[in-house]
Amino acid sequence: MSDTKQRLLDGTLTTIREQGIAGVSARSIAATAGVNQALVFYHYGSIDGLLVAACESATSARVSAYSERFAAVTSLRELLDVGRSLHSEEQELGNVAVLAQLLAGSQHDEKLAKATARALRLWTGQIEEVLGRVLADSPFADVTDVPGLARALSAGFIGLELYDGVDPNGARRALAALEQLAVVMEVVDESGPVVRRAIRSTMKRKARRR
Amino acid sequence: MSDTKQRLLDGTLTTIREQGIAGVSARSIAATAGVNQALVFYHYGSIDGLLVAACESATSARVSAYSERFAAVTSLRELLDVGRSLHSEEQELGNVAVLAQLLAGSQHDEKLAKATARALRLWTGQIEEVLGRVLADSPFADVTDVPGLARALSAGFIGLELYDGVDPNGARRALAALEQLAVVMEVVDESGPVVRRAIRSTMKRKARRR
DNA sequence: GTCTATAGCTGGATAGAC
DNA sequence: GTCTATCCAGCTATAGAC
Repeated sequence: MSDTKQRLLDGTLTTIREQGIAGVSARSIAATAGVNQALVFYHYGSIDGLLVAACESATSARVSAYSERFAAVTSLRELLDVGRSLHSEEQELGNVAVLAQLLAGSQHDEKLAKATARALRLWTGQIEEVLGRVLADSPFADVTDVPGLARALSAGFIGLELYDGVDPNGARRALAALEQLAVVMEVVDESGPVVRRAIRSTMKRKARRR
Repeated sequence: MSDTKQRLLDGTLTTIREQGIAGVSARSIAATAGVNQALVFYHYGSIDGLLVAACESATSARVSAYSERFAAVTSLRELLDVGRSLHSEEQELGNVAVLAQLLAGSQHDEKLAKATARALRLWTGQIEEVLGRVLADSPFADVTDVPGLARALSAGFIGLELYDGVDPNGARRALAALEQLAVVMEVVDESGPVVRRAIRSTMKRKARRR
């Protein structure tokens, strides 16, 4: 990967972070990257092509940075801890913000949509693997669609990031509330046989009613 | 409210829906509204001013459309039902998509940020009121920050809407997984004294450990 | 691979006729 | 209040020199 191509990739992410998807243009990116504007088209064909490449490059690096930490998780409690630090680290780096902007842009850009879908699948794939392992013999195992939950978590983080941009206090509070709920899950997860049996039977009754 | 001003408001929402925040311009909106481009500036001063006004007008109408339905809710189960239909109706109308795009644009636009924050507060205010009522004497009452949860729900719906744009099947699955979790909450909520006491004491133990 | 230059278009915003 | 006309900035994309 030549220096210029890499600078363009980095410049793209910085520009998205600092100006949002609406502030993206060949000129704004090139200026951030310290590179001639025409080189966007020489190297990536179009703005869209550059966005697609940047989306790809940004995600794969970050996801693989977490693979070992995810692999070491053996309980819901540990998963919560890793999730917490993942969230704060990625938020700090502005990666969630970038993903949110790319996702907003993807709503009306087919090619970009495919790229962000791939990027999100990298994240959800990781989460899915851990969740499946951790919930394997919990009371949630029967009633939880693990891939679905992984996707909900990813979408939730992105929504929270956007919310954070207009109401930081509210977002902090929302996150805290979710953690409380997660603790409830943890409690059920670690519950003894009495609680377990009670919950299981109520779930069955509900399933019949539906 | 003059006809032209209203047409501009409607045109703005349609344009955001169909072209995203990056596709918004005085010309694109005016074309959609069937109105002269210069009138954007005559009536609203700037694009930003129009976006702010549109954000306001779109939300207040929709929120008040739900106030009676929310007021009638008396249980978590009923709240889930209303939430489900709210989500599908607003999604159908494209209102969530508009809010998501406005929120993405708000990340780098202070005035718009204030407007969307107000809009979201209208939603969360409603949800908060109902949640507080419904969870009042559930086992969740002690451990749940209701305003925080209301914000998390709003952010979650927005995240899901964006996710839906790039992976509709994944989004459907994510929503289903969340509903399953909600059912678990419902079960705990309706649980008998044994389960209740077990959960409460474990929660306390956890609280001490932290 | 990188640069300059430029064509051709779309953008926000305003002036001034009606 | 609404329209035309227009300024000028910024945009994508390409041609062609180096």
